[in-house]
Amino acid sequence: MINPLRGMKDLTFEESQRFTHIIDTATKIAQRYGYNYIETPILEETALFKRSVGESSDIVGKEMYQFEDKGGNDVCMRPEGTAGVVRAFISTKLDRQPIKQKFYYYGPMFRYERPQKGRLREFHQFGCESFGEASVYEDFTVITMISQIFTELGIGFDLKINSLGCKACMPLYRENLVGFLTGIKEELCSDCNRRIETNPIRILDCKNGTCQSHLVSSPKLINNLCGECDSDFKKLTALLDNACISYTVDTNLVRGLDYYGKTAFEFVSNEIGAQSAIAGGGRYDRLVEFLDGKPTPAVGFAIGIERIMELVQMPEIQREGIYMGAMTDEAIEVLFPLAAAKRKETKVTVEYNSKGFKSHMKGADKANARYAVLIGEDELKESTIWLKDLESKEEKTVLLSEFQDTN
RNA sequence: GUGGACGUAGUUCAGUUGGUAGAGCACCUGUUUGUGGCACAGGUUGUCGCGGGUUCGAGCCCCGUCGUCCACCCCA
Repeated sequence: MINPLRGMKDLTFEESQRFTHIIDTATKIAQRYGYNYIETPILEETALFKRSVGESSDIVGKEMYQFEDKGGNDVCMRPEGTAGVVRAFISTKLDRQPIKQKFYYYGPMFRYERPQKGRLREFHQFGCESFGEASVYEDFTVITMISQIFTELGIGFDLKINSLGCKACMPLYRENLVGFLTGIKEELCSDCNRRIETNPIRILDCKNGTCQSHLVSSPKLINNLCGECDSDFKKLTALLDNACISYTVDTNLVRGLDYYGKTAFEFVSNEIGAQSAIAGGGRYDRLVEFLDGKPTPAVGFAIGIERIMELVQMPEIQREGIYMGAMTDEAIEVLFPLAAAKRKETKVTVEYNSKGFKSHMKGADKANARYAVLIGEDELKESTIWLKDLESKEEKTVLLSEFQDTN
């Protein structure tokens, strides 16, 4: 028996229904906000992710499905969605269009990690990217949209927000922080010591307890923002307050991908184990030009489908369609034209084995059918069918021809 | 990459100090030659993850291996 690879999952029945329900709901809402579907390749040049996600990130550093294809190209299975969408945005020259562009996408992402609860090697994201809108109003709108999606899916969440500053205030702060960190170097864990050089901002969300205790007095970016970033962040919090979307400002919230600036946010759930982030995103105003496009402000996010799978409250399943069965072998083939006619309108389950009445009724139940249609010896003789509404329990015998022609 | 737990029927799990494998659920049949969800009766189902070792004898003990889960790390 061949099983799926480590960290990869087959989805069937109940689970695949949850999956499609999530995608359908998110799609419906994203379209209301003006997003259009974009499909981009799963395989991309490795350089794309190195340049966008960032060489210092763990994703690029050690988690990529990277290999050389038969043409000798250095390629990667995408570890996240934004880079590919931005590349497509530039490749198709949409960055030269003077209008705003909004895209949603969903599909598999790949990261070579040790699997655990809420973490797979192949997982799925639903994401949105909004290009060309620099206003913080768009950040607010994106967050509103995510909370609407979660609310519609019946999922409770906590929202964490932060500002990562821009090219005016971030470098200054960074210098500041490195100075502070160098001072307490001896107290920090080895990882953090390494990160002082490579990615000092990441030290802020180090999970190490002793590190955190020394970081309480660290300079906070939130207190060192430039005028514009500061006023934008204040606007954002005010907008969220007015919209009654509750949030906490988490000054240690640092996104794992290098391209974020200004607004960063994360939706978390406390019901799903250690991997608690169910959606994450933020603004990335400089990524488009970084990937050789015309400078274009942008904001986006992604939802982790598998992470919210067990949180989703599914709509109650209704009895649906027709179950058809025969109680005598001669009647089986009589069912096919009936089934064909009814399948223009509804779901039809045909049992190919003739069997006893009771057995058919059980089958109809199992198929979760609304109606049972049975043909026995009597019905066959008289060209009728026996029909029962399994919900109202009404039953009747009707002419075969009549049944076939009516809905 | 590191640590811990665990691999027995389709599934959830039991299996004593080593003595030839069990239960619930599910499934099939019947009770009822035509009234479902319920009840009752009967029935089917296993390379005990794989490989080696110890032993008269291994599901159980030992070694290895593969896999799953949980956590670290990281993130959706």
